[in-house]
Amino acid sequence: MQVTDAELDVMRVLWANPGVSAADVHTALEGQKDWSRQTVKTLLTRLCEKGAVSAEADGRKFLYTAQISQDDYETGAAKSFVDKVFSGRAAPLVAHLADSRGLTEDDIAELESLIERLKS
Amino acid sequence: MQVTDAELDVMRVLWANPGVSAADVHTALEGQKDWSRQTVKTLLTRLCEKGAVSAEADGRKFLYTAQISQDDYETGAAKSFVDKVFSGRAAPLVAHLADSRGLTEDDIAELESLIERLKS
DNA sequence: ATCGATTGACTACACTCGTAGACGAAGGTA
DNA sequence: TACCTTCGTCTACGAGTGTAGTCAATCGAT
Repeated sequence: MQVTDAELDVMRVLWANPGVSAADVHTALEGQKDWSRQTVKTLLTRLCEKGAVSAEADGRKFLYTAQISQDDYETGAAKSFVDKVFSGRAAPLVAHLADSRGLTEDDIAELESLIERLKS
Repeated sequence: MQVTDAELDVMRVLWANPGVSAADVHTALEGQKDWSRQTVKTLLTRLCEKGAVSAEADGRKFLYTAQISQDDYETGAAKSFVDKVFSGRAAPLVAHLADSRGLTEDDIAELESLIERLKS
């Protein structure tokens, strides 16, 4: 049950605004994604088929809601990414992020307290 | 210039053994991937087309070598993953890994010393 | 010289993904 | 009532992916 890149953008809208119509999603993505109404609709339909989103009839339209929480999605994505690329080892991943200057001062501080917490 | 999942398995073999033939790659993946000889060959060809791998003629066969280092690949993959899913923020990613029990004692220790290093 | 094994080249095919058009029903408006 | 707008459904299409068959050349062994 893979959520693709384009679908992820739709999911983000649904996480931020549960129970919105296809048109709402389309509007929310304006300026960010130059997608037609149909493209958004197709992505929503596919997400429904995958079970990642549910649709509830509201008059003659549908209101869509994410069925997978952002948190669960992120956890799953992080896990499969680390499994795929780093054979499940997290430390090398962080090392790479550090190398590529992906870590700010704040990140480092955040990680530090996170590590503290993990040690207990 | 995307390296797909199946291609990544091939890359791993090439990173571990530079300058091997298609048959060698196929052998190396036995027991791990139930791929036909042709499948491996196709993946190698596609990787060559993408520039991720180079082929050097050796008699009537080719010896393949990765052109992208594992390190570079991992750095790039980590960066685009974090950008895609976590809007570039690394700390939440680590937090998720911790939550899903993806971190062993060793990982945590490793991260700790990594953080120490990063602070300076 | 012949024949089987090895290897590359070309081709294929179903499925996914990104993107979207066409068409029809329903609801509001003149 | 005759339209136009809105929204859903169905359909499509090219690129990419996973997986592999077929064919032909070559090389080593008989």
